[in-house]
Amino acid sequence: MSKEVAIGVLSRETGVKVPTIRYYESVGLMPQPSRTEANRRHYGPEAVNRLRFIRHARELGFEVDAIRQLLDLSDQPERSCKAADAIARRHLSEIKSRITRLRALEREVQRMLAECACGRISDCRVIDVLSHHEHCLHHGK
Amino acid sequence: MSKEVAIGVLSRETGVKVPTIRYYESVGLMPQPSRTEANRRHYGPEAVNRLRFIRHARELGFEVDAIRQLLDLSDQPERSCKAADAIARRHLSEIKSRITRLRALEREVQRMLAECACGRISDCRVIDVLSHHEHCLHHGK
DNA sequence: CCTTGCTCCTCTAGTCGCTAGAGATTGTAC
DNA sequence: GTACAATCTCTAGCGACTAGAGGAGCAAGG
Repeated sequence: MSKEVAIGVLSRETGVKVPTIRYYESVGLMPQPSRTEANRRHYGPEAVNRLRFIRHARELGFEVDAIRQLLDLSDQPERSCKAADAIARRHLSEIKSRITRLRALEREVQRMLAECACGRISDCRVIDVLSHHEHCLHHGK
Repeated sequence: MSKEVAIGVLSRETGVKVPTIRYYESVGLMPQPSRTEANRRHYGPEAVNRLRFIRHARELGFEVDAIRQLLDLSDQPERSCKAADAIARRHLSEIKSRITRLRALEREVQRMLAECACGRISDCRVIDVLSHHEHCLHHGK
């Protein structure tokens, strides 16, 4: 009667490949799901959102550890708010930094395309844009 | 009389580790530099910008192959403008997509922080934000 | 001149985040 | 009841580094 689904269905619904889902389970991003009699995983509806979140966060370049932290924030709503705050703040500044640099790159690629339309890219400055210090927020790591 | 520098100096000036510079050389992102009599690499000033560019681009999540393409754009200014245009266009839409999703994440983390300041994160919706389809630009890959 | 110590060299192996494949089992559809 | 698809576990590979071994070069002090 439950609307639990097999791993293949979850995969199709989220765009995350089956082996990747198993991998996420093995590194603790996804919880160990219940199993059928024949030892097959099946998942409740909340797994879909969790998995989509993981996928987007990965595409945006967050590492598994950071994602685990973000997930923990929503898993344990009543937990120490200070820890959550610190984690969130760290991620926020990282996010802002990325947006800034992506926008610089966006502007320059756009400029390149404009000049390209005029038939030349002879003064291409892609390198310049992202190499200059102004754009560097220097977040260590 | 030249102001060529050793790999260690280049490393310090760019924040890219020595082994990583050698790795970039091995995969063709950095050109093979000239060597001293004792077989040590040394680099001209243009290497600094190129390396900084590579570093930023990598931090922003572009893969080595994409970076190579972008670098080729500026390396061969007189080459087929059509190819350049196509490559640039592809990267531009990828860049835009990332900015959009990062902004969605930024908004939500910011909202979380605001609520956190009020002493609760009980309705934390980090997962919701990045799992919903609206934010998904579905760029295949 | 020689030793101390740093940088550099090459090479191999390990890490992270997947991804692909082998080989066995189960479940479903004709 | 047999074919075929989906699942299982396990191992191995890949991309992009990163760390370490083992050796050579060079500059500075005694």
